[in-house]
Formats: sequence, structure tokens, C-alpha cells
Amino acid sequence: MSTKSDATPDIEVGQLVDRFMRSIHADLGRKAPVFDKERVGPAGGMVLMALADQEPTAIHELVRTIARDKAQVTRLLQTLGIKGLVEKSQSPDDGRVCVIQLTPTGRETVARLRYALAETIDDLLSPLSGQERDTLKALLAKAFEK
Amino acid sequence: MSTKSDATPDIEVGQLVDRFMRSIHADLGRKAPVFDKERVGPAGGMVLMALADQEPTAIHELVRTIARDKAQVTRLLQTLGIKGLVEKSQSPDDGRVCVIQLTPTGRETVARLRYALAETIDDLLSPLSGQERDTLKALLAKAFEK
DNA sequence: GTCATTAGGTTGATAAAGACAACAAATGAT
DNA sequence: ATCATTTGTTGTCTTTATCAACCTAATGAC
Repeated sequence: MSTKSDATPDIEVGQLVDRFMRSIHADLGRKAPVFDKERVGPAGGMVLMALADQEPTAIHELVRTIARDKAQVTRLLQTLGIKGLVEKSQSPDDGRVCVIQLTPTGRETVARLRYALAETIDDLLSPLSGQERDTLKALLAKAFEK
Repeated sequence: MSTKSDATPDIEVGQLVDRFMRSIHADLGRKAPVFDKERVGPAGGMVLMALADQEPTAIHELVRTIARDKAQVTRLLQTLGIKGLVEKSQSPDDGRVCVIQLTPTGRETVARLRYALAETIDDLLSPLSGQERDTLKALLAKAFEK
């Protein structure tokens, strides 16, 4: 069966996802002055939010879930640490791994970021019905949960 | 106002989309040496593929559809022009607008890019059934078609 | 018509993000 | 003990992104 959908779809999914991400980015950028008081930026925000979902966690775990370069993650965490949003400690089990967790301030920041993001996405997905949105979320989750 | 589905989903859509995009990026990066002979890079590739979908087109249209900064688009087009993948001409109707179109070489490049992208996405979406994939594509298209 | 305003593109300067190799330290395997 | 792996950090370089200034062509007011 499989009328193989590899008969390239008229509109590429990749482009759509790119545009999705980029629209989120742009919209958040516009609103950033309002909610991004610590100036964590898009990348920092993603780190924080990922962290909130799997806290506390080792850096290499974080690297895996957000799919960024480990060097990049190290530096993002450094600046987040300087701003007092995350804390680093050494794992008792393994002297190599660093355990990262949010500070109270970090948690507040995450709350603001989450709200702004949800708002933006809600907006972008407004052409879809509530049910369609839920479907979309479910599909993404199914495809990409760890 | 919405029966807010802002009862935050356990995994944020934004993070999922980010991860989606980033996984595509990473996978394509890995395969790039094979198919990206002109070294257009991820951004250049997106421009080319968008172009293929709406050719010929003015720069500001392109800017709208790929949601990137216009300065950035100008420069991307410059380097694509140098590589002989796109051509620029002036609109007869409006002396301000530049009309962009692919060269034959550009079209070949697009074909390769499309194939690689489709392959990658197919791979990433493998946890989904064929029908689910189609649904996902349709939803994205509905939300983001121009 | 003249003039101000807007829209489309380009350029410049600067910042952020990403890629990649080299490295130290801790661990694990043998 | 030795050697290979894993984890995280640093250095360096390229790519993208951002933002303002600027030029030219078009538009609209008058």
C-alpha cells in the first residue's frame, strides 16, 4: 500500500517545520523585552525549559535531549550560571559528570518563558481547531519523545 | 479564549519543534558532504527549496515565506548567485523589486536537497505510521501555508 | 508638478550560535 | 598498570542573526 508518500509532497515538511520554528523565534524575539528579563536568549531559554522537564540532569543528558553541541551547552550553562538561573554540582557517583539544576530564580524564569512560548504557539496554530492542535502535539510527541 | 489547552502539555510543542528542526539539521549535516556539493549550507538550502516552490519570486516574498531577515536573504542570494544557482533580474512592473529564479544548476541542486531532506524526515518520522505522517504534514501545511 | 512618505533592497557593524578539534580528568576494561 | 572511553571544558573559526543606516523607486497628498 504505501502509495509511498516519498512521492515528494508538494510542500516540504522540512520547510514547514523550519518556518514554524522560525516564526516562533521571531514572535518571541518581538516580545522578548517584556518577558526575557534575564536576557537568556532563545538558546538559553531552550536549555532552561528542557532542564525544567528533566531536573536535575547531567550535561550529556541535556545535550542529548536538546540536540545541541556539547561545547555549546557548556557555555550556555556557564552564562545561565552567572545569571544565577542554574546551579552545577558534581555527581557523587561519577566524578566526571556535572549535575545541573534550576535555582528558584531559574524556575521563575522558566514559568515566564513557558507562558510566552505557549502564547506564541497558540497564536501560530490559530488556523487549526483545538482538536487539530492536540493531534499535532500528540504526533510530534510520539515522533520525538526520547 | 479558548479552552486553553494551555494546561501545559507535559512536553512543550516548542521544544518538540526545536528538536525536530535540530534533528533534521544534524542528520543533514552528517550527510552534507555527499549531497551538498555546492556547499550552500542549511540556510542556503532552505532558500533554494523555497524558491523552487514559488519561482520566480521577489525577494520580499521570499523573506516572508522563509521568515528570515531580509538582510540575511540578500546575502544568501548573493552567495547563491556567485555559485551560479540563482539569477537576479529587475521586475519590469516595479523598479524596486528583484525577481529571483533558479538556474538549471540550481534546479539540479534543489533536486538533490529535496531528496536528502525527504529521506531524513522519513527517517525521523519513522515512529509514525504512514497515515500519521500524512496527518502531520497536512496540519503543518494548514497552519503555515502562505 | 513638488514634497514627504513608504516599500524594496543593500550594506555595515556587531552579536549570537554552531562546528570541530584538542584536552584533562574520571572511569572501565583487561 | 595500561589503554581506551566517557564527560566536560576550552580554543578557534565559520555561519547565522540582528539592527540600524542608507539608497532608490514608487506612492500619495497637496
